Amino acid sequence: MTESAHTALDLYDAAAIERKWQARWERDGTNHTDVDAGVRPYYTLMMFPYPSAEGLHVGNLFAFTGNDIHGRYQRQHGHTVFEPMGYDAFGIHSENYALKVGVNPMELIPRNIDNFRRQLKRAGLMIDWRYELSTTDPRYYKWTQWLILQLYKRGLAYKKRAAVNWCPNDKTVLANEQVINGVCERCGAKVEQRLLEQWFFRITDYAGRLLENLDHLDWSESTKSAQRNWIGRSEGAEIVFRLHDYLEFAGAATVMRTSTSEMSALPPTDIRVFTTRPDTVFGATYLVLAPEHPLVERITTDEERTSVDDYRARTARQDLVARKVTKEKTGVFTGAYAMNPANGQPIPIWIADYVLMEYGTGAIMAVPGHDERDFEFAKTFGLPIVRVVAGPRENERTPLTGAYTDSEDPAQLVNSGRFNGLVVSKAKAAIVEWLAEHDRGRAVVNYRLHDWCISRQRYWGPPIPFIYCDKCGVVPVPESDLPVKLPIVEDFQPDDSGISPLARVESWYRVKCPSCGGQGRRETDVSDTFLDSSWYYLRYPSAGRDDVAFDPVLTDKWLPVDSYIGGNEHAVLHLLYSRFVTMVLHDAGMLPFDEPFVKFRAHGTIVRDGAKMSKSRGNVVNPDEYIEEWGADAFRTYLMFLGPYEEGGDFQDRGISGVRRFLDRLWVSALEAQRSGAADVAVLRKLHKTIRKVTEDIPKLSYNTAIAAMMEYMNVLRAGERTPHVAETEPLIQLVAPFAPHVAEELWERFGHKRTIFDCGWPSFDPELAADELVTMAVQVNGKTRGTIQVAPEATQEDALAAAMAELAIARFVTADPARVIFVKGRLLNIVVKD
RNA sequence: GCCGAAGUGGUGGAACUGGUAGACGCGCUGGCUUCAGGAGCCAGUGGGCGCAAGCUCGUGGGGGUUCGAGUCCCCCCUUCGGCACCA
Repeated sequence: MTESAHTALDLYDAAAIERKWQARWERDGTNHTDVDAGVRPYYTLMMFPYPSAEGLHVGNLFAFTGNDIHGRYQRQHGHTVFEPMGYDAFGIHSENYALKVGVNPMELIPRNIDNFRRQLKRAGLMIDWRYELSTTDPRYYKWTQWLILQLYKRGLAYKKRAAVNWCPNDKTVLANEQVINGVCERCGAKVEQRLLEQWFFRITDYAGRLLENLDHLDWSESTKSAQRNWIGRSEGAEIVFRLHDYLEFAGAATVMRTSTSEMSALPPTDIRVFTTRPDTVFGATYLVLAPEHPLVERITTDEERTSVDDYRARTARQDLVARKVTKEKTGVFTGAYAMNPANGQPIPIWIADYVLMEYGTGAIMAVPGHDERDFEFAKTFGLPIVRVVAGPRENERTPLTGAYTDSEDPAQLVNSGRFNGLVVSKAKAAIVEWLAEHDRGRAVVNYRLHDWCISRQRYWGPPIPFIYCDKCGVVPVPESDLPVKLPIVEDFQPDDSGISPLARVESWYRVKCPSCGGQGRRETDVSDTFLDSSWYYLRYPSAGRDDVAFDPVLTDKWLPVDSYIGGNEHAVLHLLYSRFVTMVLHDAGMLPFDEPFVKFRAHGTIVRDGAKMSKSRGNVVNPDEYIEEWGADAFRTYLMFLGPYEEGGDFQDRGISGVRRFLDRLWVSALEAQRSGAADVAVLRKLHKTIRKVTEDIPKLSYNTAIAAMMEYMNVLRAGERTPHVAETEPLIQLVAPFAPHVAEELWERFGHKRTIFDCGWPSFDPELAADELVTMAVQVNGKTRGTIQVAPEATQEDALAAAMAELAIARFVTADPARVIFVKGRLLNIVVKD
């Protein structure tokens, strides 16, 4: 090391360098994106954060840094990169915090945002701050409200009184996606069922398309799989069971061929059930309706009325936890009977809470012989169990000790009349066809996905833009009147009424009906935060435009998003809603594409010292402290080095020093680099291998191995305390730039460059230099490695064999003539000797 | 229960389409340098046996395919994530 490297001036002072370059970037507009004229647009997006009072979480920074590296790399490859940032600042999270500290979120949020912006700037992200947005800005939520109106126009937004998930703690409705194991995902309170008037989006209309498109998306497999599970497609059949007065028909061998007119002595009441096993219809020995099924009222007999009413009252009050935890079967008989359309047998109709009103038709045909839940129920209440499917070593009389649910090929039908002997797969189709001929069934596809409830009885969100008028009914707010501004409300504490705090602000909600001019009343619910985030990526290029939600020309140029990186916790919430909204706008002719994110990668999560970070554990990493101590460049690079990006990893305080040491050595190498003389060919070979490796790894998000490759090169560059050459050092600075942008800029400038390193291209590698001069081949005898040989990469089997036999250490294992030789060029030679 | 991901040194993690397991970093050991160091540099570092050359075992467990298996196939165990009375 030369003495000059020790002078104060030339110390690697990360803080000073980072301050200098952040100011420089701001002054020069280095991170500005020319959205109108920029060529080769590349839109790289990070999931915008919720600006919490605690400030930026290391997880946020992990996500953003990964995205930033990708963006900077694309820019070095000549793209005009757009890397915007915004804040998802509406919602219960912010509101609850505001309530806790007793400050209106309208005051609180801007403060949090200022803090976030400060922290984000310190991290050295390549963000064009001119396009920053916040979902709480009336200029943003004006268009969120506009979006609601677009869905309404297309019949995709509707209001209904429905049983919804009610969080008694947050005092609001939750979307299904926000209920985890029966508790509120936010506060953990047991979620209750409530009947409220709510606004819904008809996302179920898009279930099929949302599912099918997944096959063509370049997304993390785990995310696609989560969406598939969530959408939950089931193929099956709807089967009609006709209601009958059992007493009248008891004993009469009524079968399906009985004409409809003969059977309709009583008003025919069809009970439609959904099943994925239409092949088992002959084994349906009773029906079960969900307790809240609308037909229950009508079919219940006077004798059973009391017990049915009791049961319905009991299950209605039950919270979801109780329902899910105790899988014990309960239910009551309605007194009514239906006719099994396959065999004409009268079968009793029960109600039970194991049947869910929200799925299928809210009614099932129970086949206890072949469904575990039905079996359990039948056992509990002594209902008949009939075998209609038999396995390979069974027949129609083999007793059932439990439900036989196997439907794989040898399983075939028994006790099923003309369908006996058919394998299950064939029987399904045949029975559905037969039922369809008699108008008693049809093939249907069912989805688990529910419509999206967007109403929230809270304060901190965009008011849903409708007005209720006694004369005109529901009237959408005219688009020209948007935004419907959220008023400043002193008391925004929600209560148990199920009515939003906005309903207390009479001056706000009393308005003229836009249609008739009479007295009207605003909708007082606000919309779900997930609606805000379902379209923000469309807004960024047009942020600041007040005339449109998203400019068609800019949208065409920048969207869909080229690369989206975010957490998998949004696999079924944000990422599904965004796809839905994009599809709707596409169908409305407003977007030329119907998927918003061409490529999505779920990043991993960071734990610390093997444990999840949490305030109570006291192991939360505060980015500010680490940036203070090690510099943003070292912190960024360490975050990317601690594990595979898509898996996350373990943050260990000690680990960061290794990365900082690497940057220190880079610094010294660059300052010492010689201009005179020639570069070392062996070092250049390693350099070109490194360029190749880093160039390939960054697009794959294999950041940890890219950094490892650069460290490896550093070890070669400085081996034996040699003084590196400029030609050996300069390209390395370019490789490091996406990870450690400040120090790279500084060194780049010291190398005499005038423009930002990010506009000076990416080093290319010379394949010939990157290739090895000599390769080390493993030599095995009978599959055991006995030594290595150095040969030219293109050495033939004969060359390699000769070289191997020349090595005594190897040759001594070759005790006879080789029976076989396996040769993998440049890699391995295996001499097989028979003994 | 269903779906997805994953089990590799003391530790975080590498390993291309089956081809020298443990790259790179942390830690540790020894040495050099230093007034000093939570600094820098050099060397070593999977286990066992051996003075050594070397031998041998080794990627959660058990089988298998192969000249050759961390990687492929079958069975099992464990961890993490998602869904879950979804008919």
